[in-house]
Amino acid sequence: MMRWSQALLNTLREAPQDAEIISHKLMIRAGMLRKMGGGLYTYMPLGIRALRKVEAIVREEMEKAGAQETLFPILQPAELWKQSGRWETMGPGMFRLKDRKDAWYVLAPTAEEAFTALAKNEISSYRQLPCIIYQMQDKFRDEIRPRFGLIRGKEFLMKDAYSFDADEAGADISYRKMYDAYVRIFQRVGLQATPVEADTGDIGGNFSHEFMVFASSGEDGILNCEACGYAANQERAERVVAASPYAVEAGAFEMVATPEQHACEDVAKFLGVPQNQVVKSLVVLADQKPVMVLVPGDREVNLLKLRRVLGGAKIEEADEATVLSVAGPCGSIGPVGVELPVYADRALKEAADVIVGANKEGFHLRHVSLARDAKILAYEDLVIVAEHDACPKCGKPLAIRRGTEVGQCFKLGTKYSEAFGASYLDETGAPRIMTMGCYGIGVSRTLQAIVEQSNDENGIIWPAAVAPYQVGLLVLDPDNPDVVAKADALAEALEANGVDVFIDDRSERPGVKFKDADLIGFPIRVVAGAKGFAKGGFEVRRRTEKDSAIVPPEKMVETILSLLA
RNA sequence: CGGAGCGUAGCGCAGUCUGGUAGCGCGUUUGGUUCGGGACCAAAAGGUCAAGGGUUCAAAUCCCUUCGCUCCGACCA
Repeated sequence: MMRWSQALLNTLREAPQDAEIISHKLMIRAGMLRKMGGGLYTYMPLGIRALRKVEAIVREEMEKAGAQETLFPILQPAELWKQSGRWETMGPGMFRLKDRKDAWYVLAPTAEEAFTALAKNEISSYRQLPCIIYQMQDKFRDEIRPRFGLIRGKEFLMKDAYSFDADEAGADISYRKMYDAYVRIFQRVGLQATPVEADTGDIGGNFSHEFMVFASSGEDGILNCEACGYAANQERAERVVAASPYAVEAGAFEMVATPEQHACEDVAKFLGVPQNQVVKSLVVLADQKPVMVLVPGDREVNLLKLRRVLGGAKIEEADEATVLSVAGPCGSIGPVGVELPVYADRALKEAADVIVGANKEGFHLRHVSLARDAKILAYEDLVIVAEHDACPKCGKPLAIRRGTEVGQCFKLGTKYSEAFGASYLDETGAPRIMTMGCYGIGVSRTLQAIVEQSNDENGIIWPAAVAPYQVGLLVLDPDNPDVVAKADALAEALEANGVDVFIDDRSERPGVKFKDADLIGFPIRVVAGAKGFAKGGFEVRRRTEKDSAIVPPEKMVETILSLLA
């Protein structure tokens, strides 16, 4: 129970100018968050209560899934990160600092290294597997652009779990357990989160789901098929290629002058053909070696897909010298007559009568048949999937939606366990490397995502499970001893039944209290006022409803409990 | 990292072009009238005008530097 007259709580009529999205504005206006600096926020008493409730649900589901809680240092020795190689590969996104002896440390942005190093020391027998451990801890990332309050901060609360299994089959079971726990967690906190297939990114590994919350303010693109439910991150999404728009044969190719025309769009316009008639050729470095990629001129290359096709090779943009060595000094490269491996998008299979760069400044080749005139190593899915492309599962058109990632599951394989020598002895006494998985939930981000998804023009609408207080009790006549006595008695009774009550006992006019209660978003509003008591009791209203019901005092506990159930 | 914009009271802003005693609304304090969807009247507190340097008789205002914040971009022959 808390009384507003004693609470550190200031609501704002206007949102600070730097708040862009609705959830950020509301969290500030409702007095839950205050900004300390870019990407750094202070939780006010109301805000931390809501965060703790989300945390509690995450913990409960982790424990139910058999995961055990631990807590690692945030400040970690650089050696740990050098061992996995991420001291180098993490780049400037990781905070690094030195102690007085000039030894380097990092502020952990994630914790695969720390958990794997621990598992190496603590787990030595197959009898100890499987093992899932987790922690609830602040993480630090030097974001390029912190944004949207808790959505993308430099410091944020994350639940990170790591599974250790004897083999791939065991890892699959652990993955499934965590995946199922995530579904329950997001359900319980009142968030609609959709699991989508995702790329595994820098963290490594080979299989992954992201839990996305659809929101117009989302920073990620998700391709979604309404017909069959397929959903995938834009980086990962695949498509099926419908009937080829290309001719199947062509006469001999010829060189055509295209002065000053470099971009596919310009070349197509210049020659008066559709943009997809021009083939986009791109040279990149895969593990330092040049490779050419071909896609239709109206599409963009998905380098992550290329990476997968090339077995996980490190893909980099080609430097100028490499491009020169392929095509000489020119602005129109193409696959005809080059000596390097060429990969083409599936849409280009059998494509003929297309236009490609001539490897000669100011010229392109037309009437090219890729099969006849170029040496294509393989046709693979290599483009970034766009809206209206065909769903890989059912062929219906895909829609693109914005989303925010609140959780992710990865199968890590043995990437970290090998680096750290995390092995165990199997039944026969033979040493074997553990198979890992890792599972993260952005807890603070989840909190704000809930607000982003659940609000109206008057303020936040907290799901009861995570509301800072479940009941806002407005005492409209704080000078009337009878009203105050009834309100106090109700608050006591509710608290005794496990309901969190926030009493607005300020000497404010009723309108102010109504506005503030809506803004803060108590799931249930109870009004204690002389007017209501004259009609027979308290006035009870759900945040989502318009009208209140009069409920006599002796029925109140029962009524509230049933509303919360 | 590149581009743009902003920094004046706790919050939202005006004043800057054209240099001359620091302003408004909300919030806060006090008194009064009010009292069921952000009341009204009166009085008051609250500012190194982001910081440093320069020009000037005089700088929030002009010039230089630094810092902070926000937005946009990160893209291909």
